[in-house]
Amino acid sequence: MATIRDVAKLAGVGVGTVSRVLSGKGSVSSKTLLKVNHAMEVLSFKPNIAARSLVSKKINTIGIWGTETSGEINRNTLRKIESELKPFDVHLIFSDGELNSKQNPSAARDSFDSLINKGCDGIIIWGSDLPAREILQIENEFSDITLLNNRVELIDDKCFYFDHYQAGYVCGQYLIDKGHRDIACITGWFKVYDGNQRHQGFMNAMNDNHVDIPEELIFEGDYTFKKGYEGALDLLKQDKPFTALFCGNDQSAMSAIAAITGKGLDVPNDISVMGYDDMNIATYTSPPLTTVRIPFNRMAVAATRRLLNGCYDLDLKVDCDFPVELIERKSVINL
Amino acid sequence: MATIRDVAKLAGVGVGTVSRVLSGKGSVSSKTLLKVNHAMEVLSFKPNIAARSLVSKKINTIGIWGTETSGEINRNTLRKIESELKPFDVHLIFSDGELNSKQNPSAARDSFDSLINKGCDGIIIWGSDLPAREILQIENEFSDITLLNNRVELIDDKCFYFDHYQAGYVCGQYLIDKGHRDIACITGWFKVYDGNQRHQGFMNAMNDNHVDIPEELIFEGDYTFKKGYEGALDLLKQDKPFTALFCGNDQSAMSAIAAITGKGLDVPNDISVMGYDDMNIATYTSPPLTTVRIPFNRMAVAATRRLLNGCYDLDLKVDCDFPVELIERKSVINL
DNA sequence: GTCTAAAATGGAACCGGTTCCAATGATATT
DNA sequence: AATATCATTGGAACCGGTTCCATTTTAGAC
Repeated sequence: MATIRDVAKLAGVGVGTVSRVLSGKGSVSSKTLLKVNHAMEVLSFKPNIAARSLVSKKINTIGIWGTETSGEINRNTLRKIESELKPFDVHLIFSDGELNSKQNPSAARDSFDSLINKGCDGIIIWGSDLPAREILQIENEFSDITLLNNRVELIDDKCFYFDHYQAGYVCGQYLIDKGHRDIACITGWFKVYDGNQRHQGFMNAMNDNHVDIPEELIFEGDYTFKKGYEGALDLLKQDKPFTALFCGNDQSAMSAIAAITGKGLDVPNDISVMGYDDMNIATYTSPPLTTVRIPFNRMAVAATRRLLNGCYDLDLKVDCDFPVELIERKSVINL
Repeated sequence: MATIRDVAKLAGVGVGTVSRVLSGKGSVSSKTLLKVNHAMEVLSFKPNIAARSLVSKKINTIGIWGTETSGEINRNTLRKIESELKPFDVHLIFSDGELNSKQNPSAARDSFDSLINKGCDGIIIWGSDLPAREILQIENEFSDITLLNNRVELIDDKCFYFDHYQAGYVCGQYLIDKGHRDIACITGWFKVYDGNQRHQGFMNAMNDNHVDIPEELIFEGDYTFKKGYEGALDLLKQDKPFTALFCGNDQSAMSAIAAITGKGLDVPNDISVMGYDDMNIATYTSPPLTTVRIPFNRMAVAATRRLLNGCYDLDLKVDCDFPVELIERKSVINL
């Protein structure tokens, strides 16, 4: 591998000049520019990233951490984040919480520390798997973080979250507007910020419309296919008929539909089912899923830009408008 | 940030000694060890990755490239790869082909080069988006690569692929064993190694059993929900009734089922549908999907270990046994 | 107590960039 | 022609680790 000194020698200039050509900063005469570029070409010179990082104290890499880095929606969002980073030649590394964080908080912290040890310039923390206390501590000793889909007071400017309360409310109101009064739900994960919020929003919509949901018709899920399936079976076993089912996400809605159909009932004619997320597949389920679209991509872009601004002293525009959008398909009928 | 010299000074030793403690190589007396560890603790010393890389010529990062880094199955596999890397403190960076490679081959190559420029120690190329010629050239000037789910002669030892031909054959034979003779298919992407292979395997099973599939009942898909849906509608429009439908992957199978159901037909009673991949959701569709499980995780582990061995001079065991497994659920009936 | 081999240690040199300053050269001004 | 100003340039010093070698210390053998 050719070094900057090899280039300098071949071009008959000093290393400083080569460095100036490389960075485009400082002035270089057009004659020298030509010589240097030619020498770089001949030697097929590639600057050594490590040497550069050693001086600049930047490794041009940001990390992303959190259980929510799985699943289809999230994968799309990761891609979006990558494309935001690409113009600045910044790369993304993952450290995936999901495998361990739910069961094992110290492993979660370990996988987080592996990002810090790697020396990432900044970290996006996705979701609410780390307790606020710990996040604040991290923010303290390692300031360049942003939170995605989580909210921690005191560092609100670094948090990019969606109003899941309102979205939950919209879902509840929608089912009621459609004439449903006997309603069940398979919730998300209560321990998690957004699961909690959306359930509260939904329940408040019920309250405001004087609709009462009996305890037995609330099944605590965890967003997985498995729990959606089991949840639906459980709800059907209760002695409380219902005409609509609100699910914490599309995955559980889809598997709930499978369970309901498996029992010989029809969706939506016997039971309407509403999802939450709007995955790609939601258009192609049977029936196509009525759901709510969360602007994860917009949120992710905002979080990423905020982080880039912080890490690399940039001034990118950060758009913080995250509208809810209800997507009507065929899984909910008018009673 | 404390440096190794700060630690040395505080501990009253030379920098060489601190380095020896850090690496665990070379001999250090237990007394000195204690002093140094204490000093590192006090200063909360963290070695600078860039400085280390500058000397070692390793950045402890490997890249992964390819359109197939999307989707659910693949996300699981990525996770598996990460967990293989973690013990060696190696990180994974992505450069995602999908956004551009299908339409725009030069952008594909660009995103690949961004991995090389980053200075990855090695690269996993997933899928067959780059032409063999280009892969060979890359292998030549940047030797540490492995191929996942693709095969290129001349570097067969670096290729980890599955026998999609045989798996396709198994699928075909299975439908025939179940008594089906009027069979349609929505294929995968022919341009891609595995899509091609599996279709040929399937067709040869047909041939060997003297079953003829008319041209009109072969729809060329591309693995997406969209094409699965459209494909099923297209096949139903033809004037050729069929009792079974073989799909190139689970995604198209799922959306094909939605399309068939939408037309008032029943799966599996009117038409049996067979998938390929065994995604998580396949258990929870209605009906649950009969499909074939591809041992992507095993393949990925093998490819990763092979790469680690090459990059870091390790000697990990590479297991190259990739068995097919047919998963019988409810979407195919005995005629 | 002496000698020898092995263990332990300090520190200079190095990895390959960037930065900064002093020196040189070119152009404009009077 | 002399001087001021500014563009251009070379190269030493530096970033923070690792490596290697010369030197010192220790342990073991007699």
